[in-house]
Amino acid sequence: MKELDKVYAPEKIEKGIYDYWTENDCFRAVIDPEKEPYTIVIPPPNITGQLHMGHALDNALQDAIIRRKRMQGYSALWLPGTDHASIATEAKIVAAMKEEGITKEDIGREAFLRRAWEWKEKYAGRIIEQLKFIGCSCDWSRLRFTLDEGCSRAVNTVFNKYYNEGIIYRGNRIVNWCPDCKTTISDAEVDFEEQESFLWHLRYPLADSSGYIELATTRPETMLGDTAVAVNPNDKRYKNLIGKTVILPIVHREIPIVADDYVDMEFGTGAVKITPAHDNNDYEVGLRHNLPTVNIFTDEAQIIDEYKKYAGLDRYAARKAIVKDLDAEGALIRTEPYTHNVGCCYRCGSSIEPRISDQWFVKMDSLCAPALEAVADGRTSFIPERFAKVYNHWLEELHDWCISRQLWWGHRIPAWHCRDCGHITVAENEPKKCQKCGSANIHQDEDTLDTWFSSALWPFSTLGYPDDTEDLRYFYPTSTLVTGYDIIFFWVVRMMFSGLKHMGDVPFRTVVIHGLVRDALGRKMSKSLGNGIDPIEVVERYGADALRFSLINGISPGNDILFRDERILSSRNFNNKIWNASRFVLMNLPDGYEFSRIPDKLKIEDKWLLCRLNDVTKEVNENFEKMELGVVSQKLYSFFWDTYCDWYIEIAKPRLSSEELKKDVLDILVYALMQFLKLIHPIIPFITECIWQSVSLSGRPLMLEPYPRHDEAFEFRREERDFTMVTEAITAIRNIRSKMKISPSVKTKIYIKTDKPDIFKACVFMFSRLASDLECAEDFELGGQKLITVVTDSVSIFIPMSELIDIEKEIVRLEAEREKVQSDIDRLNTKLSNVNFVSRAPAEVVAAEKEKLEAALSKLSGINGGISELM
RNA sequence: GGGAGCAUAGCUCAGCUGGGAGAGCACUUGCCUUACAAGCAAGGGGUCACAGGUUCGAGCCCUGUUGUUCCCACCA
Repeated sequence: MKELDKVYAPEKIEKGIYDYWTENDCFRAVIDPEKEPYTIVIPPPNITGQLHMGHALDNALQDAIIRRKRMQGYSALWLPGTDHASIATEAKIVAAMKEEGITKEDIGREAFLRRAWEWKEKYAGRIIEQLKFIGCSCDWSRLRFTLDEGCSRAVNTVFNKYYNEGIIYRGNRIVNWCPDCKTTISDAEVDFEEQESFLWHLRYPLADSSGYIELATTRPETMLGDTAVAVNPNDKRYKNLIGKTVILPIVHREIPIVADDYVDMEFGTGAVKITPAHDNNDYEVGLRHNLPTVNIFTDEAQIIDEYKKYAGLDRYAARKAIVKDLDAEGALIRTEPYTHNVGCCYRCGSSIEPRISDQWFVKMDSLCAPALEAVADGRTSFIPERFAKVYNHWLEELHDWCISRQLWWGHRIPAWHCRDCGHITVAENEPKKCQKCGSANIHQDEDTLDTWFSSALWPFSTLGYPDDTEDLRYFYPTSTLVTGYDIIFFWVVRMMFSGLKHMGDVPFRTVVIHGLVRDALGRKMSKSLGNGIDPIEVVERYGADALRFSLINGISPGNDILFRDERILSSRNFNNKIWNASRFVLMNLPDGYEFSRIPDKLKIEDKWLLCRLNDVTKEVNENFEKMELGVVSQKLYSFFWDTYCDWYIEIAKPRLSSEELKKDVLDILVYALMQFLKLIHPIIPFITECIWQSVSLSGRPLMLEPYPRHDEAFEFRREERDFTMVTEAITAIRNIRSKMKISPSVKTKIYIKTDKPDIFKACVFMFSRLASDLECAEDFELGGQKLITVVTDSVSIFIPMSELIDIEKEIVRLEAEREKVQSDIDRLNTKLSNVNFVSRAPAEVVAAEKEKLEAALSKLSGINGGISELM
């Protein structure tokens, strides 16, 4: 038996424990037809950096879930991996190269990708180490990466399948363009940010010189690309202008005035300049009215060479210059301050420049409906349920998904362009020649795929898809996905329609949504605010168990949590408590002690403990199933600290000093400790495993022990209630002693008037610190003594304290007490004499109220007795 | 403009299918007691945002109001 160090030092035990699990091959999931599978695929962390608090929460939850399932005997697979995170990683590498003074164009695609893979080796490795550091029980033999060979094959297969079905198509359309990342991004990747700017009111002259039309814009520079002015068809002010033309200032191009419902008559002047090439809404208007598109920007959002005067100016410089020229031409009426939302790149923050270009798209209509149905009919459910609304909302609104990115780090699009005939050949593997003209003069599309295209396949690409592997057949569909609400529309939605489309079944049965980890002030942790708390530092200081417990204890599904110091301290203190209580039990064990079974003869306090332990076991299991891990940890916390330590261990001490009584009480202490360690192991795996190795002689790891279940044999309901009378009596005595300022060293005689004296007689030793002598009976002749009286729901307690009592004060105290009890009695009487209550409330509620009344009545008579003794 | 969450002790939050409110931290008092002062014992502290309604009974269900946070949409 290994002894526990006197001081709980998590940093000394955790590494060794993780190695112990690895050496014993505890993490590997084995396909076993006899067992039921339970699968979780990790939301693969990006390789852009290191583990943050959000990951710590996400993975602490997954680990707790999978550890319990493993202990319950499932073939439990937690499949780990990392995400190449195309745009985010590429941006990081480009930034790092900038430090060296080089650009990706300088070194070329191939050399860039070599760098990227080096980056991946370094950062993916670090993330994995950090997952191990916090105790994650992933099956590392199945580790995957979104850009590994298998996942890439899955991507190509899916791309081809979509393409052949016409779901993937190439189109020339308006897309979100980030001029800094120099790539398109999807709608989901655009963040809107409120910015203070101006509204410029302009005046475009009518071509027939009959006047002007006035309009307002936030982007005057785009006027170079205007191809119309639009008004609302119902707008009386402009009715006679529809169909006329205006002369665009500066460029002096003649453009039409069109009527379109999109225009809001109330806003501005009710007339809008239309720039189909640089605005999403204008693009739609342009389509409806067959307007030409005029591009004015380069890739970097600088004015193109055609506009000599402005060529090479970026959008903001061009804006200044053009406003000045508009003013000079008399086209600028006025400028007013204006606050509006601007679409920004979610990665680099630059303003998005909508632009028209050739891109690849996924047509969403046929994919959305099955994904909506799967949640509507319950094949996949959300916890908490309300997040299904977020999910539905997204699927109902989805536009076609632009999947091509002008980046190098990612899955290159499996399409080859023919230089001779222009045909595009889409294939899973590189073709030798053009499918159409047979020319060998072909080259692969330069673009890569949106990073979410591969993540969408994660639940099955990681299990072997497109091959029909054993893993895929056994572990798919996965059981549970655990992720934050901020990622439902990026990822959950896409995995759902992909799984349904390519596997014919949902990717997971349950989606567990958790909140965000915020700082102590409730702010989102972010690099720019510098308010992030590094989970690794927390582990180094307080241990992984303390980190995990503080992330789980008391949280409720879907709600954000504030990470504050007191949280982590309270968790660390709890672990310390477990450590010391275990140490206490261990130091009492005789050499060679081994737990075999619970003693046959149980004392009342033993049954009380076992009954409560059994209750907790039930509650823990129920709440685990509901994914209420915050409740699980709270129940275990209070069982261990209040019930096991503060009551049972204290009560056990006298028995431990008796050679005769020691064996039985030790068995109970050890049994309850072992059950507790098993119950809480999924949440705090290191400390529990460490203690287990000292308590258990089985030689097996705790993490593979069977998880405790509720057991009818421990339903000691009567003893549980009876013993509660004793603990209540003890608390009442301590309370009055404290109130009366009786020194802890003073012991007194105590009388307990109870209708169950035998129970108290069996518990006399528990009063030894308080009582010099304890008498228990159904009634007493106390004639003439000066007594302090205390009553509980079930007993009256009398303490003779002649020299300490101020009789007058004591009578006042008791009378106040009596008043309180009397008002309870009145309330209960009113309730119980209410015919409606008695007839309509459930029988057990009525019975409970009657019991309360009885307790109150007995209290009252106790108080009256006490008062009359003093008179 | 649409949707969602939250509002409970000084602070941060739990609170189940409706049956007289809990935790952690903080606070007060007393304790080095057979592990643990990172501890033990006892205690104080709440008009459950507001107004209606349903019900024998509402922190919980319904309607509305206020405050607050977030998501979506993106009217130039």
